[in-house]
Amino acid sequence: MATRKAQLVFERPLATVDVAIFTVLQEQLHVLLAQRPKADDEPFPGRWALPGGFVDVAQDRTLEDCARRKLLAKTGVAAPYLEQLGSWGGADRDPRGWSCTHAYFALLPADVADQQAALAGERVPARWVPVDEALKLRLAFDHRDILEAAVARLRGKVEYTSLPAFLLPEPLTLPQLQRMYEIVLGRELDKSAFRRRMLEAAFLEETGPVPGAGARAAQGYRLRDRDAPVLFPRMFKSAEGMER
Amino acid sequence: MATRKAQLVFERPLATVDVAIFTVLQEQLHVLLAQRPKADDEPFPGRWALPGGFVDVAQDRTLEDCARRKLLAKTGVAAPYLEQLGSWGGADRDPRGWSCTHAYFALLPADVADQQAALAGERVPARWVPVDEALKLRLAFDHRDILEAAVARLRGKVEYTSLPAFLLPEPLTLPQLQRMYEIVLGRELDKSAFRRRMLEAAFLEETGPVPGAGARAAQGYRLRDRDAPVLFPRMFKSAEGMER
DNA sequence: CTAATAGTGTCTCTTAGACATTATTCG
DNA sequence: CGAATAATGTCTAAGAGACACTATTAG
Repeated sequence: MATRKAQLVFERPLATVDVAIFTVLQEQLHVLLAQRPKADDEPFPGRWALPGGFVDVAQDRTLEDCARRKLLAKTGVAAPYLEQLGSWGGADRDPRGWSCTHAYFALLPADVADQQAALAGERVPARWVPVDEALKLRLAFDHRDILEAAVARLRGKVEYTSLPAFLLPEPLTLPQLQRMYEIVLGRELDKSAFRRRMLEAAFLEETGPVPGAGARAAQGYRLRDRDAPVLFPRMFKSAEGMER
Repeated sequence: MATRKAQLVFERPLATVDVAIFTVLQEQLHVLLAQRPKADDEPFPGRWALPGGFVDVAQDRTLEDCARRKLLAKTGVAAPYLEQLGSWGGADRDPRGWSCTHAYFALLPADVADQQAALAGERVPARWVPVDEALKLRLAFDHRDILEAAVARLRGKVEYTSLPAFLLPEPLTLPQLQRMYEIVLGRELDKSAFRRRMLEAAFLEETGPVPGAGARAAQGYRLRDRDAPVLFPRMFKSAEGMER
């Protein structure tokens, strides 16, 4: 198995990156989908898919660079929360041949998600779709599997991390943050226990009062670390058997 | 960005799979390393590396198939615990060009790890190395990063899953299992709390008594599910800020 | 003042850790 | 029997959920 030989002998699979980009709009978790081109020589023409595309060896230094490039192109957002989800590779997932995709997932605050509207109609049609709907669509490639994995990972991690904070613009308030948790988890949480947990985790810094929706203004907070979530020592309630 | 064009325009990166294979020998966590061939046209000749190699498009149906194939070749074990770790891709990690590796991690009981001795000397030299030592070596490629990530993932998950059960042959006993936890975590655990936790998680089935090392025989157990670990609702002790 | 939302206090119940105690087997 | 290991019981303290209560502001 000499390597020079290997380089010649082994056919190289196609390499792509796909990103599941989430945000919360109208009290619902949404994912960004892009429509595949309709040309006949394209795989899955006209179908909806996760935004993504080929790794550009000439342009991307690393896989993560590639993911950030695609994210910027689709959403106009430069530095959202981005984490690797996994890779899917096989002979059957792309009609053009053996391919590997490197899947990422990203979280965006709703306000910058709106900026995406400005980019809409530029090149490829893209739209925000509620995840329940998206999972019912016949997505291109194996993107349904990937989206399922992304949603499972998100829901799982929300049980014991501060991830939902990345779904909000700063300054954020605790009532807003609790709402994000509830939307992603699909169940209500106790206010007192929630606040205790967030404040004890000490990942928030007070800014000023924020005159939110209600009568009384809420305390505003900023994240101490915009790059990584905090991990809590326990899960909410009893969530045994859930995905992580 | 027509796709047919893309297939022609974009150079395809190299695609490999690497596996961090762990076992516990002599009360220490070990990882299997393989020595790179010494030919001059090879990258990192003679260096130690995680076992792995090129994806074989002709032979492997999926990435996981590829990982299992490499595992079987190196260890003779067909169905150990195997999970995807992540992918590392970039222009600089392999001197032969832009490459992506799909990293997996596997857990083996010590008894089957011994079978590996039988395979030793066959083709490529391979040996079990304590992880602390392995992390001090100058490994090939970016395998040090990958190994660090694998160890962090293992240590992190051991805090709240039944993963260490995959490091033991069946039937296993609770004292043995506790030892596995302690070795991976590097700290001692309380016996009573440990047993309560394991038994309440209900992932074990009683077999018969096992006349272990000590005076009194211990109850033997078998895993209800050999494919996936169980998740506990909390971490051991306070392990805030640890990797997951 | 009242309605609405933000934020706090207190009680209870679960449960993990600590550690003492009992059980079983070998020599 | 006693040494060694396996297994259980009990106490305590921390912490989460439940829920009632107080605080602040708009109209």
